[in-house]
Amino acid sequence: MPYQDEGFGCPAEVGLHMISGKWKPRILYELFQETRRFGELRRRIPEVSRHVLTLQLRELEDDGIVKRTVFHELPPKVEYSITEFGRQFEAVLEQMVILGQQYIGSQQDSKGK
Amino acid sequence: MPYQDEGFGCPAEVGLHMISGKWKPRILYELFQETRRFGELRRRIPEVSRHVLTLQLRELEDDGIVKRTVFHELPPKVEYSITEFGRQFEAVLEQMVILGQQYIGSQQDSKGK
DNA sequence: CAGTATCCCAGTCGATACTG
DNA sequence: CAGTATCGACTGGGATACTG
Repeated sequence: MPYQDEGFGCPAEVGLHMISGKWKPRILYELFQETRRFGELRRRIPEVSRHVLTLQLRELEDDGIVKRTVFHELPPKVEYSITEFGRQFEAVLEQMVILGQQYIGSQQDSKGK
Repeated sequence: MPYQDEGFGCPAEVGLHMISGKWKPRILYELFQETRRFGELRRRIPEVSRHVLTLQLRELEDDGIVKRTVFHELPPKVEYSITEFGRQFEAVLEQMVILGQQYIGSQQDSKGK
């Protein structure tokens, strides 16, 4: 009887959807450590373009996972931090890292024969 | 220093990728309960087409999460079961359900004003 | 019963250029 | 510094029809 919310087939999808974005896990990894400025994120994740980084951050913000703080100074300064809600994703993502590494390990075993 | 495996920005993506598919959480929810035949899955998840169900099951199989057993009878019979590796995703997905429901709850609160 | 083969569309992501 | 605007490529998934 759960498993029927809006356009989603099951509630797990809702949670999954919030962190599904090519750079979201990587961004969250940074923000779990500490609050970062936009430019810092760019330097730490050089592979992502400004455009896409902005998009992913906006989605995370809209979903209540990340908080965006604008300082009206010159030059402009914007800080991104993890919210209390967002912090709850830390454990799941860590578990995902473990499962991902197990998978990678098993792939390499079967290759090395 | 982890965070640099193959085409993935971070190892969590590898784990995430394995269960990212529109119907995978829903399929896994079924298989966590017990082994199911293809037709059973179709009846229990009527929204997904045969085509896509097949695709998602194949991907889960390729990633070692699901085991496919073919019985060479007439009429044909195919059973899908969760592997030991796949079983490890149960806890994370349950956590995702909780987070998804929290999100849904908070959205409805802010709507109801 | 349990698939495969085709075709197509919508959403993501990347590259590039411009701006308060 | 931290964005926005625009365009184009790729891909995951849906609809439909056919098959061992």
